[in-house]
Amino acid sequence: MPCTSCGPRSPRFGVDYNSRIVADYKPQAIEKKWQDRWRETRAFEVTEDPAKPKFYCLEMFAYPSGHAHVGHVRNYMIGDVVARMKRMRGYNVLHPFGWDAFGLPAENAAIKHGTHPETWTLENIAHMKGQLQRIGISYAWEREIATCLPEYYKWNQWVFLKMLERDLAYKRRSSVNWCPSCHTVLANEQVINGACWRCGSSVTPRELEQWFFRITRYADELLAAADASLQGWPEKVLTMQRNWIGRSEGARVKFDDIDVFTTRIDTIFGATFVLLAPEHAKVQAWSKEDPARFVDALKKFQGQDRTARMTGEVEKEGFDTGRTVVNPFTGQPVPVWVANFVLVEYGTGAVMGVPAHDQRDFEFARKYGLPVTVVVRPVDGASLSGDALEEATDSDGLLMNSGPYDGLPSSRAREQLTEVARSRGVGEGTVQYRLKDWGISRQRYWGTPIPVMYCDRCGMVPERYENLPVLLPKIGEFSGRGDSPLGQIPAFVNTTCPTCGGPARRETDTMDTFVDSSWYFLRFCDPTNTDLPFDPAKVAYWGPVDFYSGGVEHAILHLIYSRFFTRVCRDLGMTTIDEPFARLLTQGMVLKDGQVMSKSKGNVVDPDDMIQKFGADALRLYVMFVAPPEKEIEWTDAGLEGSWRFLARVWRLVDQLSGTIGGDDVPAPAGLALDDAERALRRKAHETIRRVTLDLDPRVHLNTAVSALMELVNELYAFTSRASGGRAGTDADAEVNAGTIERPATVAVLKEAVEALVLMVSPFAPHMAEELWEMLGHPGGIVAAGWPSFDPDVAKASEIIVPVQVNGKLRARLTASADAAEDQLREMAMADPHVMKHLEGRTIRKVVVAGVAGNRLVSIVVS
RNA sequence: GCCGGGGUGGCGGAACUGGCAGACGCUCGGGACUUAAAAUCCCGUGACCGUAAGGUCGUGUGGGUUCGAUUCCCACCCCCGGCACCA
Repeated sequence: MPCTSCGPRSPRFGVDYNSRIVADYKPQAIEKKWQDRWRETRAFEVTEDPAKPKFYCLEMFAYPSGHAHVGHVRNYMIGDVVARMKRMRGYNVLHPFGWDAFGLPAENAAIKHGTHPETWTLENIAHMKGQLQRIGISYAWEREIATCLPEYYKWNQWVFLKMLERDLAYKRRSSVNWCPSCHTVLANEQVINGACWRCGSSVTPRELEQWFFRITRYADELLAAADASLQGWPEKVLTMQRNWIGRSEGARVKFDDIDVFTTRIDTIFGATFVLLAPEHAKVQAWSKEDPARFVDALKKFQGQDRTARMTGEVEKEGFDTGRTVVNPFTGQPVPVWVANFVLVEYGTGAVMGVPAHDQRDFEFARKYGLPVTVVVRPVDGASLSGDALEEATDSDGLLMNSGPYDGLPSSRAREQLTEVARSRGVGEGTVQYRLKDWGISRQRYWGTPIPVMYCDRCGMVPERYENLPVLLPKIGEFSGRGDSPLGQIPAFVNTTCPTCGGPARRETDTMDTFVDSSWYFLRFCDPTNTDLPFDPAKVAYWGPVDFYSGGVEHAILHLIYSRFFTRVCRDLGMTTIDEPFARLLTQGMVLKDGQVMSKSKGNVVDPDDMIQKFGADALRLYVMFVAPPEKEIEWTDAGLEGSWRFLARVWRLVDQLSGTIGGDDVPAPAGLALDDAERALRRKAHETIRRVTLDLDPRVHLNTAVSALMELVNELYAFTSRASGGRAGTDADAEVNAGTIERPATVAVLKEAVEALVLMVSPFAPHMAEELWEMLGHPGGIVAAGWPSFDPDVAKASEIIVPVQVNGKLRARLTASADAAEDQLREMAMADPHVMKHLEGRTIRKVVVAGVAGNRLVSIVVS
């Protein structure tokens, strides 16, 4: 039967793939057709429309590394299902994409292959953009941004200057994490177990003048909001952020002129020594006065690998400084030691040693014979003797050996002792964070120039706003040697001071690329603005991002920086939102042969190869179906083929029925008299709409949504087979079978179910769905058709299966009316022969009819 | 050590608020169609006993609550992820 919209049917001919003959579902041609149409009609372009609810759907933008593999594109597929579904549900959907285009690999490629980082980057972008278009991701490409372009990084510089004005950006000399292989400084967030996050080299400390962003000013707020307003985030990510911010409440206490930080001031009567970090200022000073005692001992610690010291692999060691200080609570002098395990960068770089109640202090005291005093006893245990201690007891309890505070519970004691310390002027309550300010200086070329200069007369001078952007100069050669490539370009370095007109030298460091990605989602709201980073009104319309998805590896880097930047923008008066991402989904990786895909392992799956064989729709469907989006998946070709099979099944079904149900004169099934089979199919269709709708929104259970669609297709095959008195879907018989379906009610029910199916499949397999929708005689397209709705009454079953348990074991299944009364069910259960068998000779103790209408159960207890 | 998430067939995974465990798919097996194969369509596929009807066991382990537990509680084992001499 000819298709009503495209004329006579194309003859069936085989497409050879993997030496098989494919009947008539030919994804390649269809996909090309629709991708061209989407591009030509700018189908996914949007503008602010106050009349419609907005939905901002975003996937983490991509580093243009070259070729995207299936693991990379899974994320975009997930976002695309959400975006397409939301569009159909009537939302004004912003779904943009761009490129995190600055960064080290471009520079390394330039060094290795002699190309320019810009050339390398732009070529990669072009290729990857093509890949994404071939997958059919519905991006608003007019909004595409690349962070390496001056139109973008100008605004990094602009925000930097604003932050400078507000003392949120500052420069200081400090010991930083230096990666000897990448020739640059790393932020704390970029150091994993003492190694570079990118290349894995062991990081070494270095003293450098560095630019920092004062993220610590927002530590409290970032932490509080993680608890209060990020319900749409995975617990895993919130935990990681909480750990990273690392708030601990405690007190600073003066042991004479040494300030210690402690969270356990309740144990201060047991503080029998004080420990200083080797880098502590006091130790440095004493070392100068008394080299004999200090220098050799300190040298030993300096020689210890920083990585090993940080991970605790090095044995706890120390030495006596020969000095004593007075414990302000006991009034007793205690010795001051230097210890290699005390960190200068945390707290005050000095701690009180309480060996009875801290495992490290305990080990240290044992090793050097320092006294141990127990000052906390368990609430319900006998008091402990100091001599018999096998290990430190670090839990709370009741105070002992603590003078007037004996018997106080630890928590009360902490409050009281802190207050006493404050009133006596020997301490105060304080909060410490693990989070440190964000070091953003990088001694590399391919990044945003930091827009300041140094004038001999005026000192550090910010570049004027009207002179932005400070352009990144072109460099011809990349040697990879030298600390700061920009420093070797006199034309860049030498400039004029905007304040005094005298000679000045530009800052030659560039910004960490995480600056670029900390606000790009705001730029997408207004990507071509030449006056501001973005128009506040546009961000007010689109923000925050409603659905954000990306890899969990960004849980503390990008995702904490973005939260910080959003607050900075808020405090600059540019937006009113606090949190950038309302809902976060961290998608799982795609493994092949049990391992993460990587070029070096040779186990990458190129989406283009799969598209060539099975089409983009099958690829998308497979990746969505095989596991929940958060879980990692193991790639199998057989699974992809299964998804292809499902699409081909849908194709044949619609193709064969299009002549029967494609006409304009088919009535809606609502008012028609239906037979049992028709009613059952209609129920299945409505139930499927209900399930799929809820699985996609608000849940994002894409895999179970696909399962539900598969069930509906199975049901449709069984139905058409019965309705036509033969077998539908069989190639040879298809047209005949479809042609025999004539009963109007049957046609009406089929039309409703098949159309809903095509619409619901469309977020997963958009090309095929558009083609089928057109084939069914709807020239307006899927989005215009909208998401199908369901009638809860139709979705509800009229007859239900009621399981009957006897002593907890399933003994029978009753078929009953959905609204059967309890008594009725009880009687039916007792009358069932299988049940009666198990009741014989027993006494009935109890009969429970459980559940609500539509989901009942009878439970009988006998003895 | 602390924190978070998990443990369900041969495999990937379902199971909404305590109510039929194993949906859907993969794999494998059988049948229909075909001269034949492929494709397609249909059926079966947790283990054990049984010709069958049916029965017993079964969601990491051991207990508990309940008419009823993959789901709740207690104890433990294992796996994955994060943080980690942070005082």
